[in-house]
Amino acid sequence: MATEAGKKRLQMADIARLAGVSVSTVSRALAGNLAINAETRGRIVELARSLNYSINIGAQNLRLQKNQTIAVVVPYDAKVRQHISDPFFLSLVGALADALTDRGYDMLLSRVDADSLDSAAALVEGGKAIGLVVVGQWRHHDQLNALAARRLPLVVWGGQLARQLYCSVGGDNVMGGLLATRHLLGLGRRRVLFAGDARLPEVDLRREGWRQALREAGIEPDPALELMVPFEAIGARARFDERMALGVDFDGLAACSDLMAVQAVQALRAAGHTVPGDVAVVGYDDMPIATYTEPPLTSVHQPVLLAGEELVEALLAQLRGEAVAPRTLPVHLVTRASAPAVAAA
Amino acid sequence: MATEAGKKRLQMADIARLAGVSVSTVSRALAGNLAINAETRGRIVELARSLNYSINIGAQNLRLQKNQTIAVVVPYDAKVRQHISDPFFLSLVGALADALTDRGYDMLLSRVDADSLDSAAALVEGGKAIGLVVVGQWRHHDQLNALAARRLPLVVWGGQLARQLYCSVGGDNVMGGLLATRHLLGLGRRRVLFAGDARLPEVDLRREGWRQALREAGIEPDPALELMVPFEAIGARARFDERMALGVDFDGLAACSDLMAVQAVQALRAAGHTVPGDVAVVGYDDMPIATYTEPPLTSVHQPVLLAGEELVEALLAQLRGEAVAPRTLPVHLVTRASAPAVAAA
DNA sequence: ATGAAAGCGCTAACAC
DNA sequence: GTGTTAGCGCTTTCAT
Repeated sequence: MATEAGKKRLQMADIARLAGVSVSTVSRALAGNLAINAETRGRIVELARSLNYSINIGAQNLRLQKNQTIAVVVPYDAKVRQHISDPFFLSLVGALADALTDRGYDMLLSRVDADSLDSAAALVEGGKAIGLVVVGQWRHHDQLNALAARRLPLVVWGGQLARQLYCSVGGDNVMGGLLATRHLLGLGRRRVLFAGDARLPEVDLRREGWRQALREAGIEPDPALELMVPFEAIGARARFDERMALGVDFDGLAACSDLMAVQAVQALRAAGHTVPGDVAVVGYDDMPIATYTEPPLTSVHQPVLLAGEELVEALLAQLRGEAVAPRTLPVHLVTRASAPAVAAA
Repeated sequence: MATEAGKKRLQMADIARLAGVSVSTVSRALAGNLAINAETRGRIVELARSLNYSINIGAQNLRLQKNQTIAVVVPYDAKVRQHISDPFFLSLVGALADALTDRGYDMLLSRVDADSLDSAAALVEGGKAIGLVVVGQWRHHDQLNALAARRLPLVVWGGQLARQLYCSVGGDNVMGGLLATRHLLGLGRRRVLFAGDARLPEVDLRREGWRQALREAGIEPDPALELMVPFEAIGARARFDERMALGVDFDGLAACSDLMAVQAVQALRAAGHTVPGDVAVVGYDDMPIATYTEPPLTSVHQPVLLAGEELVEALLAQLRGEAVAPRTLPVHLVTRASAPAVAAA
């Protein structure tokens, strides 16, 4: 258990001395440089291995002007630690770890205060990382634009907006809202509540989908059916309870996350309503949890693994100097009991 | 969206030239060295800020022999990507990110192939990180000992074992198994199935708790009631289905994760049994999901946030040269409908 | 109060 | 083939 500092770390000079050669020879041997005599090379490599020597990456990077570290930034609202609890973002971080590791990059994970998002820039400008993946655009469109204006290699998970200087990768939010609402309308529901915080671009786009679906069905969207619900569970439940207290004048509900949908179900039941009988509910993200709830949730599936890959690819392309357009990933609806495939008889 | 390389990054020499002073003055000014004339200092700092200059951390670290990066390693089984999906480990990673950020450390997140765990050592030996947090000990006790033998600053999330050279921090697994089983016995259940892969140390310890509880109640543990169930969902469900097919000769079930418990519930119902009527079920971890399932799960709560803090503190203590003993964190039982507080009448 | 110079651990011309 | 030398961008004696 003890781990005192002990003798200082081995370096190339030590290996060189022990092998009776110069540092440059060691450097070359370790790099597999063919100019070095195979015998010498083998001896050096073997020596280094047996001594458990490993090259100092910091020094190597400095010399080579190279760096294989990507910073993944989770904006963090000082009040609500939402990023840390929402399963979707946690999975996305996992997917990013996979995608980066697969490609031989290191991932620096950091939480940054959303209000000083540009402190993330220091990670790149200070040379810790060569590029930035921001997990969620939240309400920071302008700050993200500012980052992009500083010409940082940057990708953001989120929706595509007007006047956007940065590269975004996100699910097809309009389509998601559309699919959810269309499905509810197909079930014969006519008054569909949209739940989510529309100040967030992704939510705003989903609401746009909700509106489109309603208009397709000849229904004019009713602002009274837009409910501002936060992503975080406690707040969401409270918001739903308030709304239910005003009367349940809707028969369908489209939520912006699965957690939110679950809170809605519980609030509805607490108010004496049935799901999907009185109100059919659709969630968002289609996390594993959607399978386990009662009733299981119909939900808009977002491709998390693909998202990780696409974010990384977009960033790497920028690093290669390519221009990268924002990208929207397909979503689809997964039907379960909370809003079944066919209306109950 | 384009982000071509453009002009190379600003460095101290540039600031020095622009300010008409030497690099050393800039270095001192930026470090807030009081030896520098307040006026000059202010001017330099201001210039640097306005030019968006930030110091090259790599070079600084090299010179200062300093490093503030901790590597968090998620062992990864090439076949089953369990780490990436299990909510408990994802939350733990989140908690670690918080704890490290709070203390001013950077977190390098990497997935490493479980079979070559010691490749993680390269992260420290190569100077990328100064210490290692391994998320889960899995079946790698010996490899972890080998890492510790290399005198790497190292902390592992997991149980405390015999002949353990590394520092571990973990939940009280014996107590967890004990509480779960005792609760089931208190409900009048007599045949309690233990579900989990006992090759994993944590699971093995929980099973020990299961045995203890049974013996307390004067019941001899029946090996036929130990079921080898993997953590990953699909495999778990299959394993439960197989077992149910052999007959449900038990009235209580203690699972090693909430996901596992949910799979058990579904398998039981598919086989025509009720929960908690025929079989009362207890989960493990008490993740948010436990609240949302039907029935909500009684579960052994593990303190995730505290876990993150303790892991980090243990590692930092090692880095300060202190000897650090393994640590076991308290767990407690949270009672919900899957194994209610009182037996149904 | 400021500058010159050496060096952190490594690599890559350029010599021989 | 291998050694010598000059940096990568920074900090810090040691002078002045």
